[in-house]
Amino acid sequence: ARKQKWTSEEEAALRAGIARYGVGSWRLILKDDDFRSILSCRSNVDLKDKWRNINVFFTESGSMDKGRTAMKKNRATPRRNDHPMAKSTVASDVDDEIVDEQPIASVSSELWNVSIPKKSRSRAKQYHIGICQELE
Amino acid sequence: ARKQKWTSEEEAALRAGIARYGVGSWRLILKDDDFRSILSCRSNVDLKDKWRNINVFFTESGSMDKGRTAMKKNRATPRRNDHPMAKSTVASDVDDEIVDEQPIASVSSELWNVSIPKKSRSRAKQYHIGICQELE
DNA sequence: CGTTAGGGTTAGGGTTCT
DNA sequence: TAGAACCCTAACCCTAAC
Repeated sequence: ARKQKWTSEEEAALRAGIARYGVGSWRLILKDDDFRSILSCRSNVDLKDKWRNINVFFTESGSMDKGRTAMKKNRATPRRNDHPMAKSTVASDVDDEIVDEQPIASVSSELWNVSIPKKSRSRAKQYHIGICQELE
Repeated sequence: ARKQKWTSEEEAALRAGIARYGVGSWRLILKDDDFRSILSCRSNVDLKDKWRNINVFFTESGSMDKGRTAMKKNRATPRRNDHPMAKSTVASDVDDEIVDEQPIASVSSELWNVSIPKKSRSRAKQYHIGICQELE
């Protein structure tokens, strides 16, 4: 079979990797020695896709359209925050509000303690000029 | 929105800017009064990237087999980029579709079609790190 | 120090398979 | 049918070189 189902070890590694590096740092997770071997069969895109599948929630809530002919994507409200579960290894819980999808930052385990590299986008990109003044 | 899709107005402005200043003068395009407002959300790097994406055509390797599954893939679908935002009153400076006039310079119309991509951007899986290697 | 060119990565829509 | 796994690629990031 070409569809390789995710094992629980792989999923655990993915969650741990996200705890360490944050959501979206798929490549970093793959490079980590603690996860590389477990996830050796997975690409960064696979990680992203799996995380998306894990976090399939709401998005439709009941009766959306149910059109039986078209496979059009509905313009459902795209939630992009929160993490339903993902508390497997987290000690302290952080307030999830709408803080984007930033990860569990405070992991107790020393093993999973790394400065979250993301969220530093505010660094003045010298080559970036557009401030997007009139965007809504 | 995290990934901000280019509107047709933005793309038209980019094309017009290239017609005026040439390929590679991204910063100049952004400074031009005719494009500055339309492209206010874009950086010079964004312009460069968009131009690269526009000019992605060959690079075809014919090996779209991948093993099994005969994908169909609707290529070259002339999609109408009618995005909710941007529309109407913005296109006073540039043409809405393919710009067909060259205000200055003697830029030939060939600019509108191709731009000689020096290096074919490999459509290979740049994102795949290792094909399930039994490391160790 | 600002910009550009080009390789690399991510986000999100689509498609296929179960 | 729905959902999981996988594909495609525009959009975005990193950074060496200019």
